[in-house]
Amino acid sequence: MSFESGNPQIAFNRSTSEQIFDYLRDEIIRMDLLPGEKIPENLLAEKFGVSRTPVRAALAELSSKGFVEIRPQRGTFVTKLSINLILEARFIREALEVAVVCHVAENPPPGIIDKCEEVFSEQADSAKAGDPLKFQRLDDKFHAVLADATGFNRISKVIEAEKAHMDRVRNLSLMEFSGQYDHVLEQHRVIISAIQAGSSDKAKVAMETHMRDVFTILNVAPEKHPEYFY
Amino acid sequence: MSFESGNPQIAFNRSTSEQIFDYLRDEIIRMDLLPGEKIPENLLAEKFGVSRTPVRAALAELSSKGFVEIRPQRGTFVTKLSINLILEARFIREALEVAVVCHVAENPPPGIIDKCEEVFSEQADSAKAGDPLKFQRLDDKFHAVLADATGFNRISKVIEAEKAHMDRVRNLSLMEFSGQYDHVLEQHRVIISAIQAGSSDKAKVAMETHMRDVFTILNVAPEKHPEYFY
DNA sequence: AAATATAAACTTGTATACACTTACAAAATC
DNA sequence: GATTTTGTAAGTGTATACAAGTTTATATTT
Repeated sequence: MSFESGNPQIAFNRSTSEQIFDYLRDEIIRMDLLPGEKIPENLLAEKFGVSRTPVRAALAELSSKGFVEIRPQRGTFVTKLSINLILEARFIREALEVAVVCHVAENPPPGIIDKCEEVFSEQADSAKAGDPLKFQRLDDKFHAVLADATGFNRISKVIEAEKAHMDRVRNLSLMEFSGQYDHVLEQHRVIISAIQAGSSDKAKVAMETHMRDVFTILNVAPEKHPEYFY
Repeated sequence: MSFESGNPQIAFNRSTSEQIFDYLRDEIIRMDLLPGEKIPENLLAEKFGVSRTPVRAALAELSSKGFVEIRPQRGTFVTKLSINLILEARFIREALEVAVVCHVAENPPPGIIDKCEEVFSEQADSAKAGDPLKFQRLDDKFHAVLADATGFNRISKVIEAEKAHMDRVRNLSLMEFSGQYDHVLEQHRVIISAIQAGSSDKAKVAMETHMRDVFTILNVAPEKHPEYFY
């Protein structure tokens, strides 16, 4: 653990364990908690000023989602990355995103183009401002807007869960990534056009292309940071 | 709750909470615990002869996977079904299963056909024996064999999680279903042939057809058992 | 000096007690 | 009679204490 001093400001409108879950998940994705790092329950409890009980609930949930590994009587650790894990996340995400975008292109709900354009321009602004975190949050939102356009509730969360694992690698080399703002925006533009044209074929190709860009990062990350990989 | 007397025989090779999770998940999928039913933590704890702590951990996990709904200070309930929920599970599952079967058809690992045939014949036996539960377990296995053939670890579990929600509806009318043994087997046969031929196109069509059969059940279940649906 | 036995610390798993919220019913008030 | 208030029970959220296993350091023996 390498926590700075100071309390992370937990508000109590939601349950304690949920807030701890969100906080830790965010720290893990942002690589603030590093792969392999040990995070004992009592340390976390002390840090948040609560008992071990809500911490345990949060950790159990994180474990279920693959962010930490709980080894009984041994310790709790941030999961290490692995090429296979990332490739699988990419595979699952591509399958879902392609299905989503095809479905939306064929059954577009009213106002979907406007919603996409709105997020798109916000994302373009954050690119100009050079704010990688905001850019990433808006990227999540763009894909969430598409997923929600199917009329289903859970699928956007399933996609985001897979995306989270890919983002961990991405955030390992945020510098290299920030040069790709325009690249991402251009691909989003093509996706919007395909939906507007009602062409599921074009949408499929555009999304597949978009999904495969993670390979660029995967080629350098493991050898640049071998200590974070299995 | 409508638990019969008698202890459900919990063995202690795995953690208590995991066993309780498995037990409850199975009961919910098998419709032994009915949608909307209230399942208080203290009752479950008493039933299993343990404290509330491991029961809570199990329920939290079940909640995360959509099997129960925890309403703070109110109670814990088995989630009701909804047409939209089932349609979404079907949508997600189809996207993943199609991606899997295409990938396997194009990159078949050695021995995959033999494994499929093995499960297939077992499943045919269970159909002849008229054992619907075994048939269903082997159906899970058939799809797990395909998913594992991609070389990825998690995807079979993601698929099974979605399938579980569909199975809840299926098990609502097991009688009607048992007439469809041959239908399912025939579709599995076509899928195997497509993989053997190395044709991802044929595999895709076969899997899509296979996935869409749940519609048959969805047309009758909600009006036959409205109390289990939102 | 190296290997082994022993003890202490560390960490998660479980049990129990209490706090807090909600629901419901009965009584009091208008 | 309708509405508000109040008291009780039901149920989940959290804190604390203890149990059991694992690791690490230390002492002991070879």
